[in-house]
Amino acid sequence: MKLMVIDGNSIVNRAFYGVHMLTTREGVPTNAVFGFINILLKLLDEEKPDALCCTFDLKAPTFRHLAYEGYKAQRKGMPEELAQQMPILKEVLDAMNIPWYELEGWEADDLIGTLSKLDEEAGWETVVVTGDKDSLQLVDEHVTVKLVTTRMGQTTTRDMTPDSFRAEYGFDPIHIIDLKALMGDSSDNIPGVKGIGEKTAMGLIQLYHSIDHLYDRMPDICQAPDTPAKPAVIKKLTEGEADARMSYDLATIHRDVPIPFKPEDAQRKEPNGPVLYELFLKLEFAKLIDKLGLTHGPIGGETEREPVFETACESETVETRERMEELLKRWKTVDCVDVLALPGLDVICVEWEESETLSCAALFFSGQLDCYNEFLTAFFGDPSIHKATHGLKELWRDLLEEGIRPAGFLSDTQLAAYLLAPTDGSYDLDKLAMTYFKCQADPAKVYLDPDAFAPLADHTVPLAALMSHCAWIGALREELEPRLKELGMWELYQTVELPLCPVLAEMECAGVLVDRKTLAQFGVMLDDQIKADEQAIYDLAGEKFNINSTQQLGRILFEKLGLPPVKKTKTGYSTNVEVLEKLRMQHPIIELILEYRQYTKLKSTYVDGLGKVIEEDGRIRTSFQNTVTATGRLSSTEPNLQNIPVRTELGAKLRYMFTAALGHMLVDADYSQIELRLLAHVADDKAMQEAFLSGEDIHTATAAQVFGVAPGEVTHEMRRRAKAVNFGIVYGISAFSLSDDIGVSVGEAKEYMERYFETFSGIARYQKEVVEKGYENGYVSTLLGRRRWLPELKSSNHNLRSFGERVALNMPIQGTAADVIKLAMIKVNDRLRAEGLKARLILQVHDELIVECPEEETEQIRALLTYEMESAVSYAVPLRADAGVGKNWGEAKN
DNA sequence: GTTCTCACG
DNA sequence: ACGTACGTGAGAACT
Repeated sequence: MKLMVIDGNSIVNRAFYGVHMLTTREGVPTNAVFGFINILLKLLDEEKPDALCCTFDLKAPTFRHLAYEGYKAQRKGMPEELAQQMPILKEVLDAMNIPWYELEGWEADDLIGTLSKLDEEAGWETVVVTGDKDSLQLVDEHVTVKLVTTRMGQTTTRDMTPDSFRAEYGFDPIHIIDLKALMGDSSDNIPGVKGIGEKTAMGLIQLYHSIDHLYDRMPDICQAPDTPAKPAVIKKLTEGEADARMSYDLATIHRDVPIPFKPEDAQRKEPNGPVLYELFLKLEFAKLIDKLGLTHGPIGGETEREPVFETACESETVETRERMEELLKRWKTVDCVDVLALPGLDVICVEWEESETLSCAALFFSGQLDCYNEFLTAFFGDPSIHKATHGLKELWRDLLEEGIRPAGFLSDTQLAAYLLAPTDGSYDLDKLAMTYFKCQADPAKVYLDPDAFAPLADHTVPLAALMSHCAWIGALREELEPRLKELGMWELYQTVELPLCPVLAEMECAGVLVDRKTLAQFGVMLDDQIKADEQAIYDLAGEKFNINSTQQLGRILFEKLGLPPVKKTKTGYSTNVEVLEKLRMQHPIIELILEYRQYTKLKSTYVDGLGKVIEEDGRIRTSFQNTVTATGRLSSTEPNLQNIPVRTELGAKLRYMFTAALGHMLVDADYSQIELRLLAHVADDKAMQEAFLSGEDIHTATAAQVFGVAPGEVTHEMRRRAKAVNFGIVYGISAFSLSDDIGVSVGEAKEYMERYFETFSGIARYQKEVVEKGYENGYVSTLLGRRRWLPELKSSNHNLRSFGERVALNMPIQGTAADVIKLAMIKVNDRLRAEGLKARLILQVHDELIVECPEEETEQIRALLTYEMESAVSYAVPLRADAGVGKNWGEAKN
C-alpha cells in the first residue's frame, strides 16, 4: 500500500511562480490553486497511491527555530496574492476529500517526517512530494521523495530513492542533516559553520559522513599527511563546533510530532462532485470541470443554473412560407432578435422575447424550407429587423458568399466580450456563460463541428446546444453592452469595431490573386538550393542528420564540431540566427545552415503553405481575426498574409507574386512612422512634434537632437542607434535590451536613454504618467478608449511586473495605431461604395492598406487612399501615408 | 500539445 | 538577485 504526502506549501509556491497570472472576473487570483490542482492530478495519474494527504506550514515561528535565538522571524512572508489563495486551496482539498494537516509550532517538514514514519510503522510505502530538498533526509527503503520542479507551467518530477540519492550526493540521505549543519541554509535560517560553503561541506561529508564522526576524528585529520581539510578549514570547524551542533538540531526534521494519524485515514475517496463543481465554477476553472466530468448536484447551490430558461421558451421549426412571413413581420416590431447561424448557413436559429415571461426560438433548415434563400435575404438583408449575433464578421462573410447584403446588425457579443477582456484569448459562448453567469453551457464545438449535424437521428443534441447558445447571446448582450458604456468603449464598439466587420468580410471575400506558376518556379529553384546546401552541410558535418532538428543540429555544432555554445534554451542548445551569426567566422558550416534555414523557411511556410490555399480562381482568402490581439490590432490566419517576407531580397520576391487581376492594379499605402507620431501627440512632446513637423527623417532628426549635431552631420551609426532607441521607446525600453540590440555596453545604452529623455522630456513625463496610471487604474487605454487590463502590475513577481510596465508603455501606442487604421479602413470602404468605384480593399498589414482596382481608377484610388488614411484622425502631428502603384505587391511597395 | 525558429509590423 | 524589449501565426520536431 502506498501513501502520497504532498508538501502543500512547497507545491503551491511552485505553482504560484510557475503558472502565469490568472484571476477570476472579479480579480481573485487563482493561478496557484489552478497549478496545484494540475500538478496533483498529474501525480495521481502517475503514482496511483492508495492514500493521499497534504501538509501545510502555519505562519508562526516553529519550535525548531525558537530553539535558536538568532532567529528573527525573517522568513519572507508569502506574497499577498498567494496568501489569498491558501484558504481557497484548502477548500478545494476538502471538496476533493483529501485530508490536510497543519499544526501550530510545526513545519510542514516535521509533519511530513512524522506521517511518513507512522506510515512506515503501519507497513506502508510513502511517496513525499515536494520541491524542497530539505525532505531528502527522509529518504529510505520505504520512503521516496518526488522532487517537483515547475517552469512555464510545465512540471517535471525526479524520484529520489536511497540509490539515486547516493549516486548524486555520494553519501546516505540521512547525512544531508550533517551537510546542512556545516554549510547552513539561509532560506531556513540555519547558520551552519561560518566560512564553510557548499563545496567544502560536500567534500567533508562525503569523506566523514557525519559531523560526529568528523569531530571525533578531528585530531587525526589535522595530522593526516594528505588531509583534504586545509588548516584554515580546520580552524573554522573547530571554532564553529557549537554552531554546527546547533545547526544539526535545526536541520533535523522531527518525526515525533504529536498527531494522531493512520494511513487509512487518508485513503483515496471520490471527490464531492457537486461541491467541487460549485467551487470550480466560482474559480472559473472550466477546463477542470470538463476534465473531471463534474456536474452540479441534484439541488442547485448558490450558482445560477441556465437562468436563460427560467422564462418559458417555445421553439419551432419553420417549414412554410406563411409562418416565415408572419415571423419576419413580428420581428420588425421587437427590439432585437438573437441569431446564431452554423457555418455554411444551413441551419439558422433566431430567438426573441415575445413577452416578459415568454421567449421564443425559431429554427430554419435549408432542407426543410422551400423558400430558404428568400428567407435569408428577407431576414438578414432587412435593416428594420434588428439583429444580434456572436461573431458578426464570420456571419457577414457567409452571407456575402450567398449573395446577400446584410443589414440591421446592432450587436456582436463576441466583439463586446473581446473589448471588455482583450487578453482572454477565446470567446466561445460556453466560456462566456461561465465567466459572466457562472453557468456551465454545452461546449460550442458540438454544433460548430462540421459533422455535428451529419447523422439525422442525432439532431436533438446539437440543436438544444444551438438554441441555448442563441439564448446566451441575448443574455450576454444585456450584460456586456452596459459594461462597454460604463467603461467608455461604447463609441469604439459602435463606430469602429462593428462597422469594421463588413469591411473585413468584404476583404476576405475579395481575396488576393497569386501567380501560381511563378510561385511554383520559385519553389523549384529553392528546392535545388536546399538540396545543394544539404549535401554541403552533410559533407562538412561528416554525417547525415536532420538539419531542421535543433537537437541534432546542436549535437553536431556544439559537440561534434566543438563550437562554443553561445546560448542555451531550457531544453538544450540554442541555434537561432543570433547565435549562428556569432559563430559565422568560426566554421564554414554556419553560413550554409543560415542559408539552408532561409531557403527551407521560404519553401515550407510560403511556397508550399501558400500554394496549398490558392483557390480555384487563383486567389487566396485569408481570415482577418478581430478578437485576438491584446492591443486591438487585427491578425491574419489560414494563411497569415501579414507576414509575407520583405526584409531580404530573396524573400521579397514573393511579394511580386501577389498580383492584380487582368486590367487591374494594386495600390499600396503605408503610414510613415505612425507609432512615433502618435507617441509625440499622446505625450504632447513639443521637441518630437517639431522633429516631425520639420519634415526631416525622424531617426536622423532624433539622432541630431540626441547627439547634439546638425542633421547634416548625423552619421550612419548615429542614425542606426537613434532608430533603435526610437523603437525601444515604443516597446517599453530597458538599457539592457537596448545595449544588446545596438551592440554597446549597458552603461552607454543608459547614457543614450538619458540623453533621449532629456531631449524629449515630454515623452519621459508621459511614460512615467502612463505607468503610474496603469498601477492606479489597473488598465491602460488608447486614445479611442480601447482598454487593456494589467493584472501583471499587481504581481509580486518582479519580472511579471516589469512586463506589465512595458505593456503599459506599448499598448496605448500600438493600440491607438490599430484604432486609427481601422477607422481609415471604414472610411476608405465607405467612399469606395459611395463613389461607385470598383476598387476593393484586399489586405491590411498593421500600418499598410492594399487596394485592388481597375487600371482606370488607379490615380483616383491613390489619392483617396492617401487622403483617408491621413485624415482618419487629426492630432498634433499630421499623419503621413506613402502610396505606390503596381501590377503586384512588390512593385506597388516601391 | 509544447518548443523552437523565423516571417511580419 | 533576477532576466528583459511590444504585438502576431505557422511549420517542423519531439514528447
